[in-house]
Amino acid sequence: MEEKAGKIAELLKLLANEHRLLILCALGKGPLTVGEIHRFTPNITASALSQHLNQMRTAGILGSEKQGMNVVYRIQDRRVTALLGAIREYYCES
Amino acid sequence: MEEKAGKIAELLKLLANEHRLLILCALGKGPLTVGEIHRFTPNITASALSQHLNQMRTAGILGSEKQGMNVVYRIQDRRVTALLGAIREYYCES
DNA sequence: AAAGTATATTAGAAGTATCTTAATTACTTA
DNA sequence: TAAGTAATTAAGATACTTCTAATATACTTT
Repeated sequence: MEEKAGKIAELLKLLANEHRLLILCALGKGPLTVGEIHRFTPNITASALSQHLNQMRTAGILGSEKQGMNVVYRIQDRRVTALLGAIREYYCES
Repeated sequence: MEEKAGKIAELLKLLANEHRLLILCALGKGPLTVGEIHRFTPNITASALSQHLNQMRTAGILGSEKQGMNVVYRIQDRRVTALLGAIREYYCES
């Protein structure tokens, strides 16, 4: 872990935000359009949502694909899915 | 996860820092004095280290105990230990 | 008691994250 | 082609994080 601490911290920073966590949580069940994702994060504007999505896409943990008028996002990193699972397990069982 | 996203994000913020990750990693093997921890984070001053330790103690994931001239810190939250294990598993196996 | 070592505290500076607002692009439908 | 919907982009404001530097506290040894 020691040599990778910097890289891992960068990754964890992406997860360490309420809204991004909700986005990832929603995408954990399968790909969704931006509009659909927005229903899971009702407290931010479409602009803020877009910026969060872009941040995670740029970091490589999300992938996106245009489908007509919509853009579909999906998780593109198995380790993130696994980590979300661990978080759920340790913090959501009670 | 949805209802707890805010709380979980707060926790993840504590892990999402290179130096705090190194500290937790070191403490994962057992309690250590501040001076001993400092050997694992050679790129920050004693003051910065103290502030990181205080931050995690205040959040409840570390506990501390004075022993003579030294202060011994230890991880006080099993879930953090488990989460660190998961991170190691997914990001450090290669 | 004085000097030395370990740790903590504080204030402020510098860097980073997140949001808001407005404008823009791309696609669809009337 | 004009109007409508979906999503993005950009600039700037605000808030948060982290560090530095100076100072303080507590314990130990001489």
